Amino acid sequence: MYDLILRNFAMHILIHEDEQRYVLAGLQHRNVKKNEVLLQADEICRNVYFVNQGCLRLFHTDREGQDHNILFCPEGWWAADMASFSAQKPAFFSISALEDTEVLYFNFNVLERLYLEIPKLERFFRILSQNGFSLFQRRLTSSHSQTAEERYARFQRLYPALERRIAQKHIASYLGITPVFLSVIRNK
Amino acid sequence: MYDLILRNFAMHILIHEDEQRYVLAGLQHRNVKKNEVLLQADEICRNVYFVNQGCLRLFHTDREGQDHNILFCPEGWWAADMASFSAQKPAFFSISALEDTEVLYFNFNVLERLYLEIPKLERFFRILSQNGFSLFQRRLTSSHSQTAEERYARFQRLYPALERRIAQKHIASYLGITPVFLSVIRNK
DNA sequence: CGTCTATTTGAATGTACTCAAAAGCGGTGG
DNA sequence: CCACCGCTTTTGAGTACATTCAAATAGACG
Repeated sequence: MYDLILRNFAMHILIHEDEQRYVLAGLQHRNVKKNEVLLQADEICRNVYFVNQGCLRLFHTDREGQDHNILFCPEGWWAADMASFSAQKPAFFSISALEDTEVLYFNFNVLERLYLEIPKLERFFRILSQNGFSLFQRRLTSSHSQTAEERYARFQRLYPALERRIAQKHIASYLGITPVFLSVIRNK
Repeated sequence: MYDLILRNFAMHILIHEDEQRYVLAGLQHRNVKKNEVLLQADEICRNVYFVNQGCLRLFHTDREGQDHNILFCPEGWWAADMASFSAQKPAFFSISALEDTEVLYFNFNVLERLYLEIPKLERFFRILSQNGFSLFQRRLTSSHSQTAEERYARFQRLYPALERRIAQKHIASYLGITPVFLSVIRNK
C-alpha cells in the first residue's frame, strides 16, 4: 500500500526508516468511486491526496457551468487545490475521480506538524511545488504559442497512457478546446 | 536596500534578527539596464532574483523567434526559471529587464546551504512556489475559459499599475494575443 | 434491450491572425 | 530646437482556426 508513495518521496528526498514510519503514520486512506467528488469548489481543501491507483481530475467550473480540466492525476501524482490547502480558504478548483480510485492523504494540520518535525518533508513539497509551478508555466506558454493540434500532439507525446484511458471530452477540456473540435483533429 | 525583501520574508515566515543577518549575508546585489538579459534560455539558471526596483519579464522564445511573456516581475517579486534553477539544467525561459532594474539574488549553492541551516527559508520558498503554482493554474484556466477581451480586463483589474508601465506589445504577449489585436480591444 | 451520454459530421459563425500601410512617439545628433 | 530614424501603435481588408448548432451514429451501463 505504501510502496508507491515511498518511491515518490525517494525521488526528491532521502528518508530514514524511523522517519518513514512516522510520516506514513500521518497518512490516511480512502477509496473513491468514479465521478465521486473529493473536493468541491468554494469548500476548503483540507487534504493533499496521493493517487495510489486510479485517476483524479482537477477542474474549474465557470459561470456558464462549463468544466475546465487543468490536471489529470493518475497513479503517483498528488492532487489538491494548493492555494486553498495552503491558506485554508475556499477552493477555486474541484477534484473528482475519473475512475474508481484509491488515495492516501495528509490532512492540513498533520502536514503542518510533520513539516516542523521532519523538515525534509517540507523540502519534498517545496520541490513538488516548484515542479508544478514550472509545469504550468510551460503549459501556459504552450497554450499561447501553439495551435490546438500541436497541443494535442504534445499531450499524446507526454502522456501516451492517459490518452487511451481518459474520455475525449475530458482531454478536450484539458487542452482548452471543444470535444467537437478534438474529434475533428483526431480524424486526420 | 534590504527593507523590501525583509517585508517579503515576513509575509510568510517569522525570522529572528540573527537569522536575518545570516540570510542577508548570503544575498548578492546587481543593477540591470533596460533590455539587459539576466538569464538566456539554454543556459543554466544559477540565481533566484528578487526585484528591489524596476521590472523584469520572464519569457520564452519559440522556433519562429517570437517571444511569449509569461510573467512580469516588478518590485517585490521573485524571478527565476525554477525548473532550471532547481535541477541546475538548461533553462526553457529567459529573463530580461523592461526597465533599469535593481535586483538582490541568491546563488544556487548559497541557497541550498541556507535551506539546511535555516529551514524556515525552505518553508518560505515552498509557500512561494505553491502560490506561483496556483497562480499559473488559474492563468491557464483563464486562458481556456475566457476571451482575449476578458483576460485583458482581468489583467487590468489585477495589475492596474503594470498596465500603465509596460508596453502594449509586452502585455499582448503576456495575454497570448498579437499587439494588433490588443490595440483593437483597447479602442472599444 | 433501452436509455443516456459521448462522439462524429457538416454548415454557418465568430474570434483572433496576417499582411500592409499609415500615424504616433521617443531618442539622438546636427 | 528641430529633423530624422527606428520602433510601436493604429486601422482596414482578407484569412484561418476554432466555435456553435444541429442531427446522426456509436458506446456504456443498468
